This record gives sequence, C-alpha cells and structure tokens, in this order.
Amino acid sequence: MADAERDEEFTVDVLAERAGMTVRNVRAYSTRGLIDPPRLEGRTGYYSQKHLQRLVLIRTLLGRGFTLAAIEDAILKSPSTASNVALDLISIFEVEDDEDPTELIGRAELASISGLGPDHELLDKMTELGLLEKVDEDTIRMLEPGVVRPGAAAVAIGLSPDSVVDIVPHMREHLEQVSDRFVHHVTRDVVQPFLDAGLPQDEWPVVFEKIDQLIPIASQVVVSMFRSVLRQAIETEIGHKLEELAAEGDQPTS
DNA sequence: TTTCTTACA
DNA sequence: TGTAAGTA
Repeated sequence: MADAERDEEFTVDVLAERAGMTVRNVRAYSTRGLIDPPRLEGRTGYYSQKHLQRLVLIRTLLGRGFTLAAIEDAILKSPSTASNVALDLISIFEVEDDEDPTELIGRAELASISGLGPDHELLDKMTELGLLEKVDEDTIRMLEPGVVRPGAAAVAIGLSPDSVVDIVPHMREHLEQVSDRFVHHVTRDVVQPFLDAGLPQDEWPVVFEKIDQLIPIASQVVVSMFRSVLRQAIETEIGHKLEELAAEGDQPTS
C-alpha cells in the first residue's frame, strides 16, 4: 500500500494499554498462540499494529460472548483469514442501520402533520432526542422518519407532545435491551457453532444469510407482540375506568 | 529497571 | 486472571 504505514512498534505494556487489557492477558493469549510472537531484541519483545488489531479483535469477540476456546479455535485453524472473517461478522451486527435513510421535510409540513404550530416546542424536543436536525430556517431533516412521522400523527390525534417525548426514549431504551439479548443468543446459537466447527471459510456466507433472515423475523415478533400487549393493556385500563364509573353510578358519594 | 517465564492461588 | 519469584 502507501508508504505512510504504521510501522511503529511498542512493548507489551503499551500494547496492553492500547488494546485495553492487562499485560497478564496479553501474555496469556500469546502463550495460547492467539497472537504472533513479537520481534525479539535481546529479551524484550516489540509488537506491531497487527498484534494490536488481533488483540482488539479478541477483546471484541470476548465481549460479544464468544468463549476464549472458540476464538482460539477459529484463529488457529484459519490463521490468515480468521481475523478478517471475524471482523466481517462483527460489522454485520454494527452496520445494520445503514438502511435507515434520513428524510428532509419542510418545517411547516411537519408541523401540519402534528396539527401544531411550526414553532411548537415539540420540534425542539424532538431535536434534543436526536430525531430531528435543523437544516435551515424552514427545512428539517428527519433522522428517523419512521419514528417522527407516526409521532406527529399521534399528536394530531390527541396524544400530548410531552407524552411523545416521554415515550420515545423509553421505547428506545427497552428495545435496545431486547436487541442486546437477541444478539447474544444469535451469536451463541448461530455464530459460535460455526467457530466451534472450525470456521470453514466457504460456509461463512451461510451464517451471514441466517442472520439476515433472523433480523426481519425478530422485528416481526416485536411488532406483533407489542400490538398484542398494547391492546390488552388498553382494554384493562379502560375496563378499570368503566368499572369506576359504574361504581360511582351505583353508590354516589361514600 | 524492565521484560519474560514459571508457578501458584 | 492476579501475583510473586528468579532471570536475563
């Protein structure tokens, strides 16, 4: 490649620090053969960017729930490509939000959807929530049109702006938990078996495909389940209100 | 002093 | 995975 290569080298303590782990663990992984031996100068070893990248990879995989044994197995069986393949795998989980296009909309138009004035505080609050971005005086970029539009519509129907502002972050927080759990199980049930099996390079597209299939399925479940639970909650709540009204009707004052 | 190995908890 | 001892 270019000539501006990162050819700097560093000792274990620096390596460990940059990799975000202890020297002890660097040596442990080294002993297991998870990283190549360093360039030796007398008794001290000098490590390069490749060593660092490998350690970061290991740390990331461990953080995702892979066992050290599985990582070891994968790396040892496919020394030259394991790193790249694993990185590809990681990117699948982390770069799945690129199909979330932003959308420009006139300030007046967005306001009309919600039935509010163009200067209503709701727009400011949505901006604070990271849902909107001011482009210029009367143009707004919706970072998440799929959230903003329905939110505005809900306000038009009668939900208060404050409620929307309260619900959105709440939903996001809990859905993130659901997602984390989902990812955990996918890595354990779908991905790890492939690592355990020895990482046949030809088979990795199969794993990617499985994950691609699981994402819409999981999304489907979330929508269906939420719809069901929401309906039930509303019926229960309204049922209580009706009972209260009925009780008051039978025995006024008490 | 620091790096590394080995051994033990 | 942390710590300690003995080296180079």
